[in-house]
Amino acid sequence: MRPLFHPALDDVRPEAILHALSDPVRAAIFTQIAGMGCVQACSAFAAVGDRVIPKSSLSHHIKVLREAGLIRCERHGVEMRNHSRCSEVDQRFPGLIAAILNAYAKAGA
Amino acid sequence: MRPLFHPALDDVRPEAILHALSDPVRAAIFTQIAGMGCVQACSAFAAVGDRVIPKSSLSHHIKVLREAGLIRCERHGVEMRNHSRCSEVDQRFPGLIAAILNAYAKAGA
DNA sequence: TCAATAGTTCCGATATTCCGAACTATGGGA
DNA sequence: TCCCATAGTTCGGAATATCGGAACTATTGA
Repeated sequence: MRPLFHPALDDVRPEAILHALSDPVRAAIFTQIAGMGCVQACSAFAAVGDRVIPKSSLSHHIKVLREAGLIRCERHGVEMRNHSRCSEVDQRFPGLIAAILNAYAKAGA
Repeated sequence: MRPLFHPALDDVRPEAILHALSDPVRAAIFTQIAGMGCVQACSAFAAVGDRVIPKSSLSHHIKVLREAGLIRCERHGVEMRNHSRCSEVDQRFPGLIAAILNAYAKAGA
């Protein structure tokens, strides 16, 4: 299986990050990956709130987050493990992710 | 002419802000409205960088920014004046707009 | 009233998103 | 080794959103 594409930190674009997190479902997924601290398999997001997310849509959402540079995905056996790249991205765009996650938390995403 | 819709501060949604600013053209327009401090007519954005923006597209972009709660638009005579709502939005989502504009500035939007 | 300026609306072409169905990759038995 | 179950990806078509030219509306000044 070909390795998944992850942008280098210098290639991460603000518009990609904003686009990725402008979808409440993706924002919720990313909040969980970033906030839990621990690595999450995609199957952990089969539902967001009470909304069921089809596998194909979920796969697409994870891909958008990955290509935006927000998460890193590695296959471990049969499952994919998703790590946040928060600390990297925060170096390049200080405060950006925190402000976005705070905004969603306050608005009650 | 019917008055333009502006969301109340409490109705401003993070996803709308991120979506509005995930387009580099809109981000550039908003940077100019927010950063110049002074009010700008739409015609000030007939071009962004060296890219010409058609009037209809420009009108659409301004509408997206307005409906996201980022700007306030008022007709003054024959032209429309666009004010930023930065300070309001910053009360509701502290640091969000600053972090986004900093990110674009750093990436060289 | 007419012309000029500033924006808006309409609408067709293009691009994106969504999701079910089929497919691929990996690991664990028997 | 072969088969099955699990986890995720890809394909493809329907629904939706975006872009921009042309026509339209609103306002001011002559």
